[in-house]
Amino acid sequence: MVWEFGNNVNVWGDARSSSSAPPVASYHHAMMHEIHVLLVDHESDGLVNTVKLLELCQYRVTFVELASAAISMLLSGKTRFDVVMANINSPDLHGFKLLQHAVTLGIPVVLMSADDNTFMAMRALENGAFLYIKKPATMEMLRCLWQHVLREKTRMIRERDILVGANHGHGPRGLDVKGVTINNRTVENPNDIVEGLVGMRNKGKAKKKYRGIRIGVDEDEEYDQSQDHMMMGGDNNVKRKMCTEWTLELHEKFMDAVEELGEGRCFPKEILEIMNVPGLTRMQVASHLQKCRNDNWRSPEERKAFQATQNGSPGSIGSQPKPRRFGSKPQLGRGVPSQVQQGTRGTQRSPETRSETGRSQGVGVVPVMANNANHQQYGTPVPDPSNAPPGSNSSSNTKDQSDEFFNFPDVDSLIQNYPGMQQGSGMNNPTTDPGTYHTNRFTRIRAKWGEEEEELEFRDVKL
DNA sequence: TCACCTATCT
DNA sequence: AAGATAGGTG
Repeated sequence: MVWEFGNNVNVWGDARSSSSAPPVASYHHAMMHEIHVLLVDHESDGLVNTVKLLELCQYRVTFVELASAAISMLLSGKTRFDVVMANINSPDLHGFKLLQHAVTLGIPVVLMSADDNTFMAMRALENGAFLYIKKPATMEMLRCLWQHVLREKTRMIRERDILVGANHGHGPRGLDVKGVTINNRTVENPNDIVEGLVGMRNKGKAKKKYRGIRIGVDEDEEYDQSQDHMMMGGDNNVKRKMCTEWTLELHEKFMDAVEELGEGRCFPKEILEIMNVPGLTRMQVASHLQKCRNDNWRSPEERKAFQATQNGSPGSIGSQPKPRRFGSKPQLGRGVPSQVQQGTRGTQRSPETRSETGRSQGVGVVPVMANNANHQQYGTPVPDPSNAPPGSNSSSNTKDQSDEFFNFPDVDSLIQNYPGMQQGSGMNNPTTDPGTYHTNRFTRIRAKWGEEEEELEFRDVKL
């Protein structure tokens, strides 16, 4: 049996409806209400009273009778708890097991018992409880429960910082809880445990990297955000920049993946898979891929060295985006260790391993207008059929191979002669721009034939 | 809906 | 300036 208390209480309600409510008090209430207490007790003695006191303190309370039930709730990860208050003498004898799980999850635990057992208290503290009390809990104790929650979280953050080390030069940032900076130190998501290569400042989206602390929590959304929410007192005026530092090491991993995939098959998702770096996201890989393709990325070491020598702005590095083919490889350019050269790696990933889920397009298909390089959005294609991902074989799209396509009079002259024909980009609006325009995956021709409009798609065209 | 891409933002 | 994000596209 699980009882929920205070779930639907809108702590802002009164304060907001009556304009006279002081904001400071409102914040206090909000802060308290964000703290979710898991109360575990099989003895009904004084239980109601404890619940009432907790509610008086504006905490959100969930109550279960047995420690085993509490463990299940914690491990399910469906609900976030900020603190556990448990009777150590649970009939299922799982009191210490509960303590263990809560500690692993980084949740502060108050253990209680009907009697004042010093030995038990010592064992509890040795096993990570922050308090052992004789029931019933007093108002004084409950009132300062939030401090223990906050302290525990701060401690976790400190440990995280030690793990991570320096903060990548982004400068110190304090945690602003409604204007209160805690300890004047960098506070970010306490669960932002960074593994290995990635120096992360996270947003609520990162996943696997939290496993060390968040056991049994599968998805991050609800959990992370609410956790943050509590820490921030529900305030979103805390500005945290989330950045992944692309260390040389990480970049090398990236480039290894790029090499493995080969020209025309470098897609963020694939690269991410091959890199296999916990916590790294596809978007981050995509962003880095863009930088590298444009030759706009330099390793931290190189940047530092440059700043040291040039004493100031490095000027313009890299190059402007230029036409390239879909899935193109970034350069193995400056600042990038070139021990990995093209073709030297044995493991070539089969094109068939590429995920086709939800992608019906001829990915990797070279956009081609025959003999007319100006019409190629992605530059000179690599006419290597073995490089072509699935779906790009010439028989994969019977529609495009229709008579209509092959009997089309003279595509080139059509383009050149049609007054509205112009080189466009993928951003052009295909519904309003007559002429040629180029999308990510293929080149289209849109022309007006009198009042009629025809659109042809050219796919799977080999040079 | 997902993934890719470019442009833009911070 | 690096890296995140927005928005268009298939």
